[in-house]
Amino acid sequence: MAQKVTPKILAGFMELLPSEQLVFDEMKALIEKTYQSFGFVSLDTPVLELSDVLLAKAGGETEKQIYRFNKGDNDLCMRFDLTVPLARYVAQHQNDLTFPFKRYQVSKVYRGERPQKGRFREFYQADIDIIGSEKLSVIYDAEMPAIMYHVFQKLGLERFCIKMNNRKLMNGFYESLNLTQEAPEISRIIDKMDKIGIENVKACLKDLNLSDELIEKIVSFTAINGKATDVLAKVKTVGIQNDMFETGLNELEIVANAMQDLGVPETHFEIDLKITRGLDYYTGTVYETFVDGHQGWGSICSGGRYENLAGYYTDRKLPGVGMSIGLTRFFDLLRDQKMITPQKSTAADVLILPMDENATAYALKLAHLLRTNDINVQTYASDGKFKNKMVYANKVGVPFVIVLGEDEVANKTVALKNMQSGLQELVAYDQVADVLKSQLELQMKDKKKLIVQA
RNA sequence: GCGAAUGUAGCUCAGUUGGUUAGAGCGCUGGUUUGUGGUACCAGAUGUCGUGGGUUCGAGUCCCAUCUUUCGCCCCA
Repeated sequence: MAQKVTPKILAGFMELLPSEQLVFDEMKALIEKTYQSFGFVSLDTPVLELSDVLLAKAGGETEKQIYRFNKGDNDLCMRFDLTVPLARYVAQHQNDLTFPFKRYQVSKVYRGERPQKGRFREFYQADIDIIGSEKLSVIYDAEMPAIMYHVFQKLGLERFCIKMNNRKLMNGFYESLNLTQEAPEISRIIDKMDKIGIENVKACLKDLNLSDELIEKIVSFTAINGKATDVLAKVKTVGIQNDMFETGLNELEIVANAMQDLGVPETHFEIDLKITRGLDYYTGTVYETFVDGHQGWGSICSGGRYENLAGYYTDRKLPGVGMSIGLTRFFDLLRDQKMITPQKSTAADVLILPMDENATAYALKLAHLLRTNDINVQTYASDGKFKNKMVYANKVGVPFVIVLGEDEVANKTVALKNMQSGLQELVAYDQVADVLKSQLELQMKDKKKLIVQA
């Protein structure tokens, strides 16, 4: 016997079973639908880009993680995020696009890093961005988190919080302390507060040769967080005289107010002066989203405002604001916590079980009829004991089964069985579609949300 | 890139100080009489104990190497 090859996939790649895939697809569809409800259109850029293009700006950590290779004379890269391809796209097609340009993209990206829990080498990002020409209203900075709020609402996630901050505010703050140079390093340390604790943060700051007085100022200022109105009031009393600081503060206030107008309750967003985001291209508002009780997950949805998206490709100034859900990680964590429950492994609403060969033609015609009525139908074509067909129906979790035997064929009826209740009724052939539709609608009504949070 | 663990049936794991035919639960297959599943009962299949080498009369159990996967750090979704 020939040696068999072990069937397996690479580490850091996620592959789902049918029941899970159905949930994932539903989640993805719901996200896209919500994005569309704000007028965004989808974009589908290539997985591969020329290295020159993709790495125009790269450097540091990201570059190390990029899948890069040669094919013929081409030096190629697999995209590691969706923002750089967006920049390329907007720069390339700037004359054909209408600004503000609103696009979303739910696609896979690739990073060759060490796989760990929640860290994949291939994963979905669900990005949404608005790009303006020369200028872009700060109102859009409020629209972004509002969209995300509605996304999570629709998914059924109830307890979460979108935390935001403003880089201008922070840079202004550091500028007022004459710490412009050290600001990025300080931010990185402050960001670790929850993880390593206040004493370690102070120790790290001390290593930067900061005076105790400065450290105290920084730590107490960045400790400000909570309800937007409270934070804004507090920040105003700190009394910092700096133009950039004022601008940032003003932006934060506009965004916080607009978010409420957009239907985001104050319970679901906060201002947190510790948030800065690692990526250096953010220049204004920044966001991170946390699920209550699961801070360890990190941010499941982040983003921010960038003043110049495509500076490496064009002289035209293209400011934008965007957010992104790490869909693969989010899904993986939800599944891990049993916050999503795969139910069925078929897309069919109804499974038709012909008793024997004599019912096959009748079954196929019925299936066709139902499909023309927008019902997903599967017919079971194999022979075998009838019981096994029922077992199959049960395993795939199909909500309805239609049994077709000698009697049904003769009388032009069907036996329609609700698999959940176990009840079965005899329905005339002509009425099956209507009856089934109304029953499916009933089931839709008391369908639970995708995500159930304990 | 640095550090630490793991590896026994499809899955989750047990396997006593090395001792003969390697186990459990779940899952899977079949059955409990012929047009009805989910519960119950009965029966059954499945492993070169990650791979290679070594110690030993004898290794799933000890040693070495290697691969795999996982977990920290870094960075991030």
